Amino acid sequence: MAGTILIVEDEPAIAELIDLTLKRNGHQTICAGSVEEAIRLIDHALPDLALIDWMLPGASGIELIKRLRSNKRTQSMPIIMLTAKADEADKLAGLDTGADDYVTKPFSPKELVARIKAVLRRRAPQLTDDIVETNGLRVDPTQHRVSLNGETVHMGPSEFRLLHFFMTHPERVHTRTQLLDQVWGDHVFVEDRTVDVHIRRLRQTLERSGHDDYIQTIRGAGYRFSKP
Amino acid sequence: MAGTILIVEDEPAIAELIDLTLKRNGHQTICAGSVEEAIRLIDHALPDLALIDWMLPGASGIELIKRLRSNKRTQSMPIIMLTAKADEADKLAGLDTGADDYVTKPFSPKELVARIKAVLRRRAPQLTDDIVETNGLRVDPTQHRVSLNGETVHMGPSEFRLLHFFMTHPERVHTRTQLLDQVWGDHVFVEDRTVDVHIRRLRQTLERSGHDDYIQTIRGAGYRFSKP
DNA sequence: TTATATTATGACTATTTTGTTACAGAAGCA
DNA sequence: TGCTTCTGTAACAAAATAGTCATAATATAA
Repeated sequence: MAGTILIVEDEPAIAELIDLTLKRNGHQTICAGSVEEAIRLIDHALPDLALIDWMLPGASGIELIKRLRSNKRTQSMPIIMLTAKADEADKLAGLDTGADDYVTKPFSPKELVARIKAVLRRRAPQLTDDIVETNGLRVDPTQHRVSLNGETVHMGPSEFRLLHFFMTHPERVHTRTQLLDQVWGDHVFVEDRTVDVHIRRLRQTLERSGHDDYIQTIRGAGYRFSKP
Repeated sequence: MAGTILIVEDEPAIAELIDLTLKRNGHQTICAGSVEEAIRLIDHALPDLALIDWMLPGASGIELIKRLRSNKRTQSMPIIMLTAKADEADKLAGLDTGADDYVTKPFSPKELVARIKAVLRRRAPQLTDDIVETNGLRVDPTQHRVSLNGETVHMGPSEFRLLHFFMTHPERVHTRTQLLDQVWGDHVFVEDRTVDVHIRRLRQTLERSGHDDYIQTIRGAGYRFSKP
């Protein structure tokens, strides 16, 4: 399980506990002690998920979530709320505001990790380490390895990410711009047409086993990964 | 859910809030600070929906709506009023004038989005991503795929949009000009007769499953999608 | 039924979109 | 550093699609 996680928590002890837990589970972490710091960090680099404490000095966690949700760049960032209150009303308010899940303090590291995993699986399946397989075409994110009917093939990092994204989001059209955002990442400025070239390279690699026609051109719209 | 939305609001803070909210929901936006600017923008490119503030400097929002409703090109544009007053009388006046719905300030982004969605679903269903199916003929905008009794068929982008429009607006006659406006887009300069050709191509594609006679010629008027 | 208006159809060309290749610079690696 | 691999871009080729026209077919009204 990869992914950079932003921890927004003002109590250092708790922040550190979470930090250690996540690092042990293979995540990168960034820590912020306040909403302002969080915003600054996010502005600098978009994390793959944010863990936000409900009670924060100054603007509350809810405020932060609202703010993130109203900005295009951060609108789809997976968010988990941390709350000391087991109160149903608060929980609902949090989910209503746009959090993907919440964790009630005190929580076990195990629970936290499980919830993060669940949210990532739902919101950003390409960030999980799950092996994806479709009809002999197999992608193993952990080993960074692709195999066609058992035979390992090599491809460049971009092609790998592209294929992985396709396989974790099959059966729907992705415009070139969407692909750039999702696969190349936030903040990158490359030509739309570059996607075509990587599609070409990916197809070329998949040709050997005939999987190349899983990657379909939808004229005027983009590309789709789907059974031929 | 796609669609371009025009925001007519003189207070920059509110305008920006709305702008962000809509963008995060996948809409394109155009902003106008006054009625005059709004008219200019609309003249340039017809939005799919207009959000109009009740209180505007100079001519009021109501004036703008009246004006839009009395112009053939803009008369069917979905309109949502923004009003600070929860006053029933004003609300009724707004609806009476021709707004499709109204939102009272202060409003939550969630509410705004929900109302926009509702209005679009009612007034411009082809802008939603809902799957449409009629008797084995199925159009899935997300997948960008058409199937006849389960079997995927191919068609060009124009035919796809045409079919999608027909299926989201069945049982009524559309003139060639209306089809050009709705399917090809506002401001395009093509012959009316071009529609015939695309109708022909679409019918040809649907022939295989006999769905072609869902597309009916109404002599002297236009075309209609309806059960044979 | 005939004349007329309207639509259907097929063919053709222009335009748009995508595929493919080559290449130069960047980045990683030993 | 020198080598290899990878990337993005540009240029050209190929393919798909769009729009128009000419002509045939069809419906409608007189």
